[in-house]
Amino acid sequence: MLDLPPLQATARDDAVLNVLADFVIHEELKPGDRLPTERVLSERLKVSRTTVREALTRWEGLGLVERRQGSGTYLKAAVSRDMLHLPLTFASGNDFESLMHTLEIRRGLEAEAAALCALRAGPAELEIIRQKLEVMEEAFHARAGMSSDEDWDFHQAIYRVSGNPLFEQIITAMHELFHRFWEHPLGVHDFGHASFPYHRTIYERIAARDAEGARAEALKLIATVEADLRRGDANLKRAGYK
Amino acid sequence: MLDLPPLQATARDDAVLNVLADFVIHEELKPGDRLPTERVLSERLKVSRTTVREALTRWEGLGLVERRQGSGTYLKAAVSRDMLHLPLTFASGNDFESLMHTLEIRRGLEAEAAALCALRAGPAELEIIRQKLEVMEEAFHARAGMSSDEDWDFHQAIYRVSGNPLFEQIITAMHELFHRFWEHPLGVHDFGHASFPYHRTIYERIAARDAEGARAEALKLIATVEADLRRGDANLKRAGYK
DNA sequence: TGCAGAAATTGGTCCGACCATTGTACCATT
DNA sequence: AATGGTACAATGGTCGGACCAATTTCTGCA
Repeated sequence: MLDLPPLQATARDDAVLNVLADFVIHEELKPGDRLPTERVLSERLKVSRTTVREALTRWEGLGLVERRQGSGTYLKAAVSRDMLHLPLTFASGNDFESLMHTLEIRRGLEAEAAALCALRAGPAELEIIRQKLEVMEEAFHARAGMSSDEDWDFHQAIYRVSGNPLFEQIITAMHELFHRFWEHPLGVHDFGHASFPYHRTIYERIAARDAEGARAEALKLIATVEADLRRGDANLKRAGYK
Repeated sequence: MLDLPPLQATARDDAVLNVLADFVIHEELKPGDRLPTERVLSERLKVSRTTVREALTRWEGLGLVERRQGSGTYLKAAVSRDMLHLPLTFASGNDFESLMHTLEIRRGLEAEAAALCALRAGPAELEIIRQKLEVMEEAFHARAGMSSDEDWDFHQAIYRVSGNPLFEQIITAMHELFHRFWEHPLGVHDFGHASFPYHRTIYERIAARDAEGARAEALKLIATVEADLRRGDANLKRAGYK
């Protein structure tokens, strides 16, 4: 029994996107560049502007492109010929429970990224991480508290060095999605204070090529964040905000 | 400094989707149900059919809806008022390296899900997992090899019992995306044979409420899968297919 | 030279029409 | 009665042209 393809009769949208992807690659367009106007695309591809717009709407929904009225359509992410799309949509992210759920996902990914990092980091990569760590520690002592930006830089360095781009993509996407919460989640301003020492222990385990040790330290770090959040949530509830 | 919303002057698309979401919720439409035709929506909402179509194209891109020409538009997933969209798109998933990358993501998530499962599984949930395990083991002995379906059922049960719906959503989405590979990846037909015993050990750790033990066993399981894949890839390369 | 207003450009919306596919009711053949 | 074909209506897909709204660019005056 051969698995015959669905054979969609009309698939102009996809055709348009394929041609457009080829164009972007051929022209070596990078994020931020402007791509041809809808009217030009319509004329060149011999399809109606409606069809072009439907196709661009798809790309816009995937975050590949940004449309600015009166200005043009701009590339927002790198485009390649073999792109896989994984649209995730989940319900109600405005409550404490959802925040915990995303944190659990992050814990799994963070631990794995740290472990892989310990296996794959070369001297140069290790140096980058160490630098980010020191910048973060300096900021911590200067302000007597965790700094989100420097903290985030440190973690991103780990994702990058892990050798698997998916970690950075997924966690960054989640981070942006919950930006409002991660800023001052639940009103806890010294948020992440308890997590401070584990940044250095993670680095040390990575430097020692100890994958399981790095994984364990990463788990401890997220555990402290989780504890902080639970404390903040409890405070809110006690204050009668819920 | 208040973070004022972008406030796009023209955002009829979103407005349409909000109203449509309310409609779906109010009418209690479930996946598989058919929703009003584009022409009806256009008339009821007092917007052009073009706008309705752009809105539905967005939902289609998110996998919330499926459009069948000549038939209608059908709901494909649950819709709620507070939906968060996390569209991920990554390049080139047709090679061995990408398969490894997704497997690393899965390892992190699988381990975390198993650990949470050990903490949260009640007697009823534990019984469900045990049942899936036995079905899988039976299928294994009957066919003298791993069965993808029963194996998948077992893992899905763990995701569900973890109490965090994100695990099932993310891993299922990845599973569907890489369907062709997970079936007979790289032509290895006794794929996953080595992973068999770890299913039971994972269950035992969960039953014993041993979160870290469950995490460790899950890591071992994925490690065997990874080893199998590496072996298959090496075979392919030796055979000159690459 | 500098700047305000006009004009062109571009994405957003609307309308009406027609095409392609699907589902259904009806009819003829067996 | 069952089967298969056919016409018709419903529905999503595409088209062309028009106008609106935001932005950019050009122009001419001070």
